[in-house]
Amino acid sequence: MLDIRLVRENTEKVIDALKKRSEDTSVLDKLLSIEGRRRDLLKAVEDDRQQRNSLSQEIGKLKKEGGDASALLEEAKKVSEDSVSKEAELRDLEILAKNELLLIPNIPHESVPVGRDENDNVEVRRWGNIPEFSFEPKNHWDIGESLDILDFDRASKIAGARFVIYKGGGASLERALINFMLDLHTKEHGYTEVITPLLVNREAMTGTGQLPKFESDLFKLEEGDAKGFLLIPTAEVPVTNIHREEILSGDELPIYYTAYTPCFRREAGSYGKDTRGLIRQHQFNKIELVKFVKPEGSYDELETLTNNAEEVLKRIGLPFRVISLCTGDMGFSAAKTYDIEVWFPAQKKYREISSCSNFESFQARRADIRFKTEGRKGTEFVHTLNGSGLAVGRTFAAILENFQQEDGSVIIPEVLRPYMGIEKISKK
RNA sequence: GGAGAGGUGGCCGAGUGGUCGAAGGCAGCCGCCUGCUAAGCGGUUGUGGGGGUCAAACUUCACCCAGGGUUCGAAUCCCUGCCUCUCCGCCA
Repeated sequence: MLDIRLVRENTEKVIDALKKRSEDTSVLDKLLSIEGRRRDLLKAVEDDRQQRNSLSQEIGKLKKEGGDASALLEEAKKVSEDSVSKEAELRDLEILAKNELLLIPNIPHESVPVGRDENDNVEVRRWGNIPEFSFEPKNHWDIGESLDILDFDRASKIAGARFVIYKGGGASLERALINFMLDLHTKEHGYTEVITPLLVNREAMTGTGQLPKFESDLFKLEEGDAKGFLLIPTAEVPVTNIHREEILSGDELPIYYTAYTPCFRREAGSYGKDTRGLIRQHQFNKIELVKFVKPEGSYDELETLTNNAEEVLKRIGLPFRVISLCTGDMGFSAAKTYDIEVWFPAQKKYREISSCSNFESFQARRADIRFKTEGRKGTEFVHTLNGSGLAVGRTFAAILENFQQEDGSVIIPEVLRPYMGIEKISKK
């Protein structure tokens, strides 16, 4: 959510931002007209209230002294009654203004490349050598099925399309990845591990920006007692909301959290895409990194957060590149986003494995997360950042493809061996 | 699932219709005093919005879990919801 004052006083900047995102600017006209009326009415209502308050005070005083207050009572009643409709209208306008404001995306940072879609994203750096194979590299789902460590068919019997069963060495590898990533982030990168609810309420989803605009991406529970719960599409939601409606003290910051959670996504509208394999599942595991920081250093924090995510790939030994998303391709709440893309040999291209963003105060304003600096009056909104560190399923897939051998086996990357106790997954 | 209790400022806690943004205590801050420590004394300390100002001062409105209602006036009365706690039952 943007600051309504910014929208009011710096409208051009907001229009510019919307245009860069290829978004319709008409929402803004609507918002501003509502906001204008809201402010006029606020003044009127407050004047009424002031008058009423002072009359009431006199009535109180008079009654205490045993005087006759009936004339004042009459007057006060009139003021009150006259104000009723204004108060109601004001309430409506406040809700309307808030609703409109919630639909406006964040303003991109000045360093973000301007562009229409993913073709205008800018590659920032690459790491690692793309592996060469003396044979035609296979897709990870073929590898996984032939090693009997992934089972898509039976999963679809249990749940449906876009679900998977990890089995044997597959389950072990998935678990190893989770533990390796968590250990790296907690022991070396300074994050505190949290385990959070996977079902959350609407307020939490609104706080991070999934609602109200992206309801169709989410799984919801709608029956009986469960009514109102939504399944998290990312740990960003519960973790960022840990400090919702809190005023942190300045010296608590920065706060770094990491969390392992399953994530649930409807993937409505992506029917043709990635129908096979682990890339696009309704349920997948992810390690998330979340930061709460002071505004001054938040872009440095984005760099280190991104580096922290890259480090996972470096240690495993998977080639990747980092791209800076352009204005048209960035998510709704983000001010700047780096995507990390890992190499998939069978598809011969880089695919997203992490997305690291600075939301500046956009989420903090929605979720009301502030901090107070000792000796300074008032409070400020924190800046929130998050990124995947990493998507576990996609990392799993990348390992199968990049470390596959001609005989169909898969070499386990060295850093994962202590977690698994084996060096290789082979056919039985 | 059954029975009860309760949600007030950073914390504890008083307040049941009227100068209450809220007593008192603790903690914090400023000052005084005390040759250290501790104690003592005086003052001060919430958040958000509007107006105002270069900025401040100042001013006004709202906020005692949330949302409605009654009333000239609500922390205080009524309704609904949410949450917490205790006991019993059930349960990984």
